[in-house]
Amino acid sequence: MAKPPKENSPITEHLAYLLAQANREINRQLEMRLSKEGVPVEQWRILKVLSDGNGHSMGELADAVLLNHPTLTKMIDRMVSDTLVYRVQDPKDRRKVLMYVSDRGKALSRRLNSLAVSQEEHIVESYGDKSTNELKRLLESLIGSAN
Amino acid sequence: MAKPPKENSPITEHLAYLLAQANREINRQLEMRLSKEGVPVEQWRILKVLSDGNGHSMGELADAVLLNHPTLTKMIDRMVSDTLVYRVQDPKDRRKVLMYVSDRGKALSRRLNSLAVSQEEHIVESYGDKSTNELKRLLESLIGSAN
DNA sequence: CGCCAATCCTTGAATATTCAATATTCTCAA
DNA sequence: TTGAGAATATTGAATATTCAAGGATTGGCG
Repeated sequence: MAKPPKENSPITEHLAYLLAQANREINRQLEMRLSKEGVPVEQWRILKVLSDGNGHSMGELADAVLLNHPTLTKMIDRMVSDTLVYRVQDPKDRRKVLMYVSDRGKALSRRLNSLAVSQEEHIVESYGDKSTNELKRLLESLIGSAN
Repeated sequence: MAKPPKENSPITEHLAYLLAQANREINRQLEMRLSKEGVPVEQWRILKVLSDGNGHSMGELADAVLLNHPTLTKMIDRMVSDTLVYRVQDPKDRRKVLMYVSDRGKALSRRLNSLAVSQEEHIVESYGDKSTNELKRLLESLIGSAN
């Protein structure tokens, strides 16, 4: 039974460590799948978020895809070079830049998404449907309570 | 009820995303606490693992603290400069380098550990004892099934 | 024994991220 | 209306990480 860790308990009993370890492992697996398309996990996230077709500001997007602002700016620079996305200045508020996905980006997004879905199906197979759903529920709740 | 995500479901329903988000948030909180001592989370992990007093090879350590080998080597370089840890060539197998924690490192490790424990207590307070334990159990099991 | 592949760690170059500072635009109150 | 301060995004320098290659040692097989 897991208890709140004491000073001398092993690091593997810390929630922060378990989260890091699980994230690292699952992320590595996803990365392997996405490498078929030659893009990092973050670009999948970006394309997926933008695929609703609405313009998203850089700030919104940075929050949504879990990247710091300058990191996102530079990654978007690369994606613009690859003609996956494009910038439009927001006419309502010209401090903002709205990001949109191009047709090429949409097509890539579909392929990436199918790889990501297949990964999750693979996890569900070995880990179980019930556990997966329960874990997701708990993570959502943790995230909610952490803000 | 969480289902295996479909092609068009939002990214927030992907396990990989929820893990990344939760990890980012908890890690950020921990980082804030540890900043009192001016060390990154990874150094807490390193010191904690080494605090059993046994020598750990770089390979072992890299796995345990979730860092790639070259990254660990360079971080250990810094910690050696700070006289927190030291290297000893393994006499049984001279390809290996065994890492040990210094007295200064031990003292720092105790202070860091107390900060980390207090963070987890804080999480338990707002998130609940039951949820925390259940989440840990599920994460352990996910990690186990992912290997 | 002697050699060759495997293991272990480190290095240097290429790449990516972060921090602090900057430019632009907007908000709002005096 | 205008000017100070807040919000937004980007840039450049400093820092950190990663990738590919290398050096040292070991293990084991012919």
